[in-house]
Amino acid sequence: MKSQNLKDAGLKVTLPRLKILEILDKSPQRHMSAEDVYKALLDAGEDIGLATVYRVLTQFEAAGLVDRHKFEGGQAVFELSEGEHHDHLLCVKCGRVDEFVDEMIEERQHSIADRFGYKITDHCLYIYGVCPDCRKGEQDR
Amino acid sequence: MKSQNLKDAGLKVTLPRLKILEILDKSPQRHMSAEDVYKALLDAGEDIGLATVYRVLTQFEAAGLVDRHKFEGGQAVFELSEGEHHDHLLCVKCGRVDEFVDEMIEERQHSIADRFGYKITDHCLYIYGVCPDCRKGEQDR
DNA sequence: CAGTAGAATAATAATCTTTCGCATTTGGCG
DNA sequence: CGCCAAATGCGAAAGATTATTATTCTACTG
Ligand SMILES: [Mn+2]
Ligand SMILES: [Mn+2]
Ligand SMILES: [Zn+2]
Ligand SMILES: [Zn+2]
Repeated sequence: MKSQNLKDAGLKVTLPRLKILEILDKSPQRHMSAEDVYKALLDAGEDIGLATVYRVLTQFEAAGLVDRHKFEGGQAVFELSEGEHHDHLLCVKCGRVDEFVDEMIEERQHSIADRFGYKITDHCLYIYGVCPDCRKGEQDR
Repeated sequence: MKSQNLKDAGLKVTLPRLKILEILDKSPQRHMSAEDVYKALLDAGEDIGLATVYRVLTQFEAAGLVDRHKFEGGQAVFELSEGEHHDHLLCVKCGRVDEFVDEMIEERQHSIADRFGYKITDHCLYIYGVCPDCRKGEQDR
């Protein structure tokens, strides 16, 4: 269970860490900001400070338990790491997030890096648009 | 010349706007943060406030004169718009930036958006890595 | 199961980037 | 030249995240 995940990651098992992991796992939204997690904790009656949420999420990221993304709009968002890399489609109207993997794009990125002589460490592709639901409620142009 | 660019964009021709446009055009670095622009103005002996730099850059962006990017590291960076969209390769060691366009990737993005039913408004692809110069000075593994 | 050293937390202050508010100045036009 | 809306300068404010430090908790030990 969760305490084992923490131990495996070399992290002490503390209440805040367990609760934050649980929020990330059980929340209907897969991508959450630190603030989102903090509010969810408050709703759950837990008394954990926002600074702790940030600290723990950063530790989780370093331990490979979560991934951090910087979508548009000030706040970073976090999601439980699934091991597999993926990219994101984001609705600019409602904030919906969809995930995808495209092997062709991944390959092309490597060939571009090769061409320029870079050794890739990371990459991110964000596609912004209007999701199908939000397109319904507007006069298409 | 530059004052015409401003007029064409529907912006009043003011000293700060002219100077900022000039910095963006003449600076050796194509991608500059607001702070970079501000410092360059100070070096050039101009007395223009940082708030004005931010305001002007935001107006330029709205007018289509510059593009704003959010690379890693807190600050947004700006570059003179060339009309053509392009993506970026970024060195995590020295901050070098390279630009590229890949039609295949652009196409795939559209087909992904279609598959999910999104209408694309924008997108960005950042490839982070170690540039050829920075790779020389380290034991490759 | 109590005792303890070291790690983690809470609360708050600090930092960093960007935006706001408002008094003052300036550019475009008659 | 002189007016007025628009633009600027400056300082304050906002929003997100990190740092500081005293206190509490976890993982051992005997
Ligand atoms: Mn995701
Ligand atoms: Mn560029
Ligand atoms: Zn939507
Ligand atoms: Zn480099």
